[in-house]
Amino acid sequence: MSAAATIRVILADDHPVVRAGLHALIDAQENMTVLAAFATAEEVLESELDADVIVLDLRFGDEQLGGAAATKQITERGGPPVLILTTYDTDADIVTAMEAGAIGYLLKDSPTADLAAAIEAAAANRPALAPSVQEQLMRRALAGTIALSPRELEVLQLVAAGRSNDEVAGELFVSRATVKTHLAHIFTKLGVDSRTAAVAAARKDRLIE
Amino acid sequence: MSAAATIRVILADDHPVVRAGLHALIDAQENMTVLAAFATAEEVLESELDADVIVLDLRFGDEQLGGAAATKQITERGGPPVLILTTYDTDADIVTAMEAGAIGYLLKDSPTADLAAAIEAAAANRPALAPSVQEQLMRRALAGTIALSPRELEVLQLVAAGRSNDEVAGELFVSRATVKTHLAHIFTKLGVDSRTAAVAAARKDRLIE
DNA sequence: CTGCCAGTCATCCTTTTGGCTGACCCGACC
DNA sequence: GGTCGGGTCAGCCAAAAGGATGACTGGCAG
Repeated sequence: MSAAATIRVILADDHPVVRAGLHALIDAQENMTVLAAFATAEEVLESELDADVIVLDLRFGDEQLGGAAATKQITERGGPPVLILTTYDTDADIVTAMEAGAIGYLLKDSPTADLAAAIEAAAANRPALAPSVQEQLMRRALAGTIALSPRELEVLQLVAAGRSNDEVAGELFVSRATVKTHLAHIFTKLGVDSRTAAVAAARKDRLIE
Repeated sequence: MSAAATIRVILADDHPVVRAGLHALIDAQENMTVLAAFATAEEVLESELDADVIVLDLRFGDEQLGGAAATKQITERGGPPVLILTTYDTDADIVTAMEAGAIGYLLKDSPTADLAAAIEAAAANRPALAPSVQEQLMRRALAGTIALSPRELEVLQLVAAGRSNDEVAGELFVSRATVKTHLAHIFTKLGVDSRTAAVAAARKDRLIE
């Protein structure tokens, strides 16, 4: 692979401070250059620039196209590898980013060196995960997959939003019996015995929020 | 006020990306210069530099001196005005920053112009609050202080941690009847009718977490 | 002094939740 | 074809939570 060539980067982040910081840090690298720095994911999709890697925030303002959705479109149209750079390391975020086809997942509090290394790796189509994210994936893989099923996660998120069993049932178009069954499974999986405890545990384990 | 003079800034943020971004943005301003950019609040306290304004993150890594504590020490020893720059706009964060004596409170997703204006204002010892923070203070002041009593907050935090009424009663050394009374008051104040909904509402209104 | 409010506690009653058990459908996997 | 797991549903019972009401204390403002 062309290790000596200059890596052309497109980045998008809705925080001006972060955008400027990334721009400055990448410019400071010998072998990298910033083609463009956008404030929204849409602009990345619209741009016809040919980059080696796209660095994308996961969460833009409400009503805005999310980083995951943008990643999906980029990879589907055969675009360059996408490196997600975000503040949060929740399970849900990581999973959605991975499912969307991101090659890497980095946290904004990463040291400069890690950032540069991750961009380099992503540009070469090699996975680049933040240490804490790797740790979390390991925990999930080793510690017997404390993962909830998609449906259970859906239920738990509504419960966390304060909905009652009946309300959850209505919103998911199932009977209250089903909701209770899901919750019972969630309880055993998380080792708790009440909805509030389940929400607290899931939040602690970064399964939701 | 010396409007024409160059404003000397010290900044501290544990995120390398944000640090670089602030540095770049401030350097781009005609009338500002960065004296130093630190990764911890301690370094700011130890530095003997004479700045016109200190831009400080509120939350540094665990085990680290927080921005609020640092602000308190700086103002107590008659240091320059402190402008807090952070990601979170929770009630608790804003209040602690204000109590510590910060002259301004800005969010990291502020546009560049707001950031520059805030630094200028803070350097001149004028308050500089982010629009969303102002809004929140207004809401609190006008909308009749939706604040819970200290005891109620204590109860709600335990509930949010997944405790049952009995467990809360045990941990607070009161009867379960008292816990239920507190919860009933919390429910009416927040306009909800279940513990999970109360937790969700409180989190949304930034009363807890 | 009086009233108000936070905090404490109790009792009674209704609703919600959680535990248990059993069942059906369907798609994936062996 | 059999099995297994996810998702769906039901009924029953016990426990927890929630609603309503009333009452006592101590501090603090008017």
